[in-house]
Amino acid sequence: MQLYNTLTRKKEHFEPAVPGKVNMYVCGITAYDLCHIGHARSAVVFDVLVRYLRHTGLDVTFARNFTDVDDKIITRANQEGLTSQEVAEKYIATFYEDMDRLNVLRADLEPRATTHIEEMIALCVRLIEQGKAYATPSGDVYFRVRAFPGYGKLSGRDVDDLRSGARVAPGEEKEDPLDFALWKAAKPGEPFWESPWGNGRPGWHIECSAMSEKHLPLPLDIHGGGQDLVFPHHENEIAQTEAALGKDFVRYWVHNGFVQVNAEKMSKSLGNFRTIRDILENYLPETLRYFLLTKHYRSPIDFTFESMDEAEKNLKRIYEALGLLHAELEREKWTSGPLPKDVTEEFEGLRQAFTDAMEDDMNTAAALGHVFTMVRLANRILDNKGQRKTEGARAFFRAVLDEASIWHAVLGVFGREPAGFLAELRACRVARKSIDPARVEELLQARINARADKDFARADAIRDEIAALGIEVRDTPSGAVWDVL
RNA sequence: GGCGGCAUAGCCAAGUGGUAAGGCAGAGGUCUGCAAAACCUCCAUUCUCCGGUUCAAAUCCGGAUGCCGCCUCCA
Repeated sequence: MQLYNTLTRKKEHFEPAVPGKVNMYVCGITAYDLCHIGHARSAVVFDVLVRYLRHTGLDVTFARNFTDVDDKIITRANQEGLTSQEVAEKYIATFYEDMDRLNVLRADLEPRATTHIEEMIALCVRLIEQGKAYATPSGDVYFRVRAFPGYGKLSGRDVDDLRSGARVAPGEEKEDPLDFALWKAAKPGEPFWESPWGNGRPGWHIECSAMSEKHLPLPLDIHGGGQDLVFPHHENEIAQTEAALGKDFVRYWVHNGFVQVNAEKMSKSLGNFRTIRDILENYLPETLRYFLLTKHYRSPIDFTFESMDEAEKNLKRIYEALGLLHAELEREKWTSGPLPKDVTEEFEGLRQAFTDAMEDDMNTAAALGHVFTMVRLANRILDNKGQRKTEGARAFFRAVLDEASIWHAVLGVFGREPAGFLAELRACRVARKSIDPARVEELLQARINARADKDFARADAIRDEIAALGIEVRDTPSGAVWDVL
């Protein structure tokens, strides 16, 4: 497949270093708060990448870390009267809950910073011995940016430009403003570990270097994360790792774009911060997951409730069609005869188009477009009284459902049992719009009675009454059904 | 100030040289007691603007305008 590599700034043909095997590391969360929809996007994007690579037959080893020691965690711990480890545990647990709901697979390896202190210290020692890092009298260890000639290659920055803007905070003992912390001396009340430089704790960037080196063969095939991690986090990871090991750290750098809210960056100061749980109060998890896949992973995506409503309608359309296909396949008698050749050819073309879209830098938006075209094709055959009962149609319906199982395997959506999903969706909308289902059922029964009496004027009046509640009624061969508009 | 990205129909959104996917909304039709769903048809001669390269550009180059991100913790 083609993958955009941040390092080279272009799409490249992705080929794992060892044929058939992929090792991949994605920066996970710092466990100090509930996950927001930006975390959801990153998780879903890389989940789809893992799923797709596996779908193509590759043996993927996927690592996603947890940062469980950090300034923000410590701050939070002090606020909540917990230890930093308790804070981390608490939010790692909420991360799992949210990700499970979003159908994000667990990583194969989920290393935590605090269980790799030794490895991080060893990496610092190695860098100091090589003259690439230095300890200060107060017990901090800094990476000597000037000692790494490639610094800035990932983010396209020039060290001299950076220098002009960098500042040394009061109290820091850096040789150079650009130098960054590998190890921080413990301040009173902070969690700490013993080290050659006294009690302290690791800097942020060092954990990813130490943990990926410990658990995966380097260079990594893929290292991913949000676009904001390009600088300084990933730039620093490259510097530490390549300076220490003298070999390339990562072959393909992959970064997902941001989630914006009303076309602005999501931030606590703007007050437009949305957690996954906030959204899932009102929408099904699959709606959020689907929404996140409607735009190419590298572009910013703008979160709005209008877009979520649209995503919900789209999802409903697909599941309605899948439900009809399942129902149709219950038919016992089929007539002989194939489907017209142009139908089978179009179907094959769409299957291929879906794959092509995924192959092209994981273009889920384009892939979903082909899903809709295929669903329309299936609905067309279902609507054709002459064709729907043929053996050709039967094979075609089965093939479409097989294809749907690929959508599920790769995209992680459209995999639910349709009737169950649609019932849940309706319940979700009923709750969101504060509708009283008993009242609807009552009116619906009255209308059924009126229709049985052929009193259509009364039936229509009742339907208007139901419509006033925001409910639409649908008369189907198997009876009247209702749904929230 | 430095680096980077984006501007496609009413809305969302694919499309990186060959003559504009898909969805929502809208119009007409089939079906229906009437509707709804589904299906069929229509809905951007045109891709922010101005130049240029080319037989050919939404796609490449230059410029302008607007928006966004990173440069500090951040997915």
